[in-house]
Amino acid sequence: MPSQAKYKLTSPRPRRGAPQQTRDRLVAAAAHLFNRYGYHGTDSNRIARAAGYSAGVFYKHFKDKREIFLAAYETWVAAEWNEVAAVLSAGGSNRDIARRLVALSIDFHTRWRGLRASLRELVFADATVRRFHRMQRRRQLDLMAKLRKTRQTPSHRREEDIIHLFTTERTYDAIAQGELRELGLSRKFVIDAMVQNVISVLT
Amino acid sequence: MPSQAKYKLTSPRPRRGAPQQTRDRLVAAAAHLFNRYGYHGTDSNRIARAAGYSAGVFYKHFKDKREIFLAAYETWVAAEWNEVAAVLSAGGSNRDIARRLVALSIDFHTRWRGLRASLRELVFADATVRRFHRMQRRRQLDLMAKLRKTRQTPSHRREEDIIHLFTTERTYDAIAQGELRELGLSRKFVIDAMVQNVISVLT
Amino acid sequence: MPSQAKYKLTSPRPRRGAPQQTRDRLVAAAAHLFNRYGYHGTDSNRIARAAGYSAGVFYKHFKDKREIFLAAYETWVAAEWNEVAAVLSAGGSNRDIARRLVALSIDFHTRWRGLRASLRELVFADATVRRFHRMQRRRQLDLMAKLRKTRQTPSHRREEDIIHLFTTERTYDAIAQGELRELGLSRKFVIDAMVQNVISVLT
Amino acid sequence: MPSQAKYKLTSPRPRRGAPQQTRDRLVAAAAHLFNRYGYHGTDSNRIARAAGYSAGVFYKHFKDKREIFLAAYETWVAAEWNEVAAVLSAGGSNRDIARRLVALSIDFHTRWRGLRASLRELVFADATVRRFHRMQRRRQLDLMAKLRKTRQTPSHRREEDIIHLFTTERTYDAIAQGELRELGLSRKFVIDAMVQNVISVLT
DNA sequence: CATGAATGAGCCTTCATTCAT
DNA sequence: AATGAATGAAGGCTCATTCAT
Repeated sequence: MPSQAKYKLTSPRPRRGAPQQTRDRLVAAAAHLFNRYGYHGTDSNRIARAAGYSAGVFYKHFKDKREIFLAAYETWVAAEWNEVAAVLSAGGSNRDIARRLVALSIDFHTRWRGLRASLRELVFADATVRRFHRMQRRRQLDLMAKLRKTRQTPSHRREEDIIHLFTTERTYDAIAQGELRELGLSRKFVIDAMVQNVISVLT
Repeated sequence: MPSQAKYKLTSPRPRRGAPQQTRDRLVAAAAHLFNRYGYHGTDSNRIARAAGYSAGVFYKHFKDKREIFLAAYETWVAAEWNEVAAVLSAGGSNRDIARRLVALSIDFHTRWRGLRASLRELVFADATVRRFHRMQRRRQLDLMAKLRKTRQTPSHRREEDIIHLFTTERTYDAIAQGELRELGLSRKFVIDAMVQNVISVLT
Repeated sequence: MPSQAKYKLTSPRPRRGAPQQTRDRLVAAAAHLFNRYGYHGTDSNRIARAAGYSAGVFYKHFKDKREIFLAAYETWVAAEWNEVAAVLSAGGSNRDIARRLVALSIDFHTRWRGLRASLRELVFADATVRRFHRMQRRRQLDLMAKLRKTRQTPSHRREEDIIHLFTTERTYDAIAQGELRELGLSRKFVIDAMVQNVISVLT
Repeated sequence: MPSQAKYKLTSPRPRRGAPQQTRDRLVAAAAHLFNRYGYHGTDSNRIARAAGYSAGVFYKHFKDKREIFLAAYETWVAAEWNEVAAVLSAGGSNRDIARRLVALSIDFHTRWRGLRASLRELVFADATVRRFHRMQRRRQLDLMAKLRKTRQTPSHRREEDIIHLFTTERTYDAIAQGELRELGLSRKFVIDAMVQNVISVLT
């Protein structure tokens, strides 16, 4: 874990805004801290402080840390879905689309890497997170099935799709966490392989 | 996480044994508890108790909790290497070898799933764990390269190999954590795909 | 304490009423909640909400939580005095008067039992509450002395009177809190004894 | 509440004693603090500190503050029973016995007055405390019944006995809390009345 | 007059770790 | 080598109270 330098306020003391704004700021701060220190390395007081609030505000918006984790997770997932949809509807060659999708995913996995680093354990240890995660998976698989129908790709089994998801997801995580770099492997090569992988889903 | 039922002593209080035996018992107990409750859901006193010792003994054998995690990790990895080597040297058709390797890996990933569930976060948050993990990766890649040389498989780039590792590892984890079952997907189909995957490395 | 069911608004949000009305509503809500959850089990925000106001209004009318407790206490005491006076001036046989006084007291002690349950501790811990309580006692003793003069009852020492007060007060509390019922004792018998007790003061 | 002067260690840092001793020290410290600051004015960390320990030790012995309250209550009650039994078996004239019983009770009510000041609210708010309190009452009533049998006192109803208990208990509390003094009433007179009261139970 | 978001001190609780025995 | 009582920092969470609107 990076040395826990004293966090500082990120915004110039908001005070008395709309609740939604407060909540959003908290989620943003949480994502930031989760990404720096991990889920277990981040405490709720610190989240509130980093969002520019005092400790107590946290519990006005979230029952506990898990809840803000889920909120952050949800935010990330929703944003990713939107951007994926945008890329898909923007059109272009399959290769272009695939490239954009891969870039986008790596971007998201990087942006949320701390949260993702904690995700597996939480999915294991916490039934609610697990449920959310499974739901998310189902949506991914459904999207892929729908995509195939739309594009008249030769139909695949959901099992093949999930293997695709496993592969890309784990790879994006590794890239986001610097694993390739540390092993002296070519990021470009791996990304190209992922692009190829995605193309095969689109085709 | 399974509801935290009170753990019970696994052994009838083994006083003054050989240090190595004590250490082994502690590691075994730690592995057991990590797998049930995750790294953060397991406390060091509990590990000692579960191994049949008092709380203090823990720190006679391990500098801190992380160290026993690493010890457990190491144990697991060493055991897996041994068994992989055994399978490889036992011979048989590529398909047979691949099948055995996949079965073996799933077995290991299942046996250590709680520890694995915590692994990603620890790799992220803890430089020592990260170092150990990267070393492990290098060994895996090295083994694959060596395997190819031995078997005169067409040479691959390490990047291809790591994608293979990402794919199988993430898939085995999912199987171990029951993700396929919960999604109603065919375990057999996915396993066959992994076997195919491994065959392509062996060929 | 009854399980803390979510309180609900008692009135349909009375905006901008007369200050006195607001204050009265707050005191009524406080009494209600104190009686259900006790002083320490009731928070000031909740009082305001239960009265149909927002949290902030509370401190426009009361310096702190203790003050509303005292206000409720005062309300109760004033009401009880009035009714006692009414009973005394209504006349009737001593037995009738005594009966009505006992019934009335039990009624009050029941109506304010949550507040009374907290009273002793507050009298102990808070000098202002203590002062108010002592003043109250003095008035009770004065009333009894005056009563004796009016009725030409053989004069008693204040010490005897306070023992009478202790006895009845503690007994009414016990009745209000269900202690007799839980011990399988006859409420009627005890009440009759209290009536006898009161008669002896009146005679 | 008396102004919260910083508590200081009462004993010269015990460290590593027998658990029972630690527990006893904690209960003693709790009683001391409850008596000074009341139940709600005392926190578990402070209890541990006052007993000469660090904060964590508290939860090795008690689940929560209520539990140590009950333990203190139990200690007090047990001690009082013992001393009452000693007085009763020591013999002497009824008046002597009564005097000693009253002195003893006042002593106990004084020694535990902070705890007693909180008792009513806890009996109201906490089912476990209530249960303990009721059990205690039953034992008191049983003792009185037995006493009457032994001494061939004219048999009374339990209802009469409980009124006696209410009277004396409330009076002793008032004395312990200084209520008589503050009202300028004669302690001696009231105590004599209580002695008379007790004699009537013994006769 | 009323709102309700925000404050922040402080209590409760856990647990990795130490150390006297 | 083992014991297990004790430590104490760190977090979780609540709630009386304030204040900008």
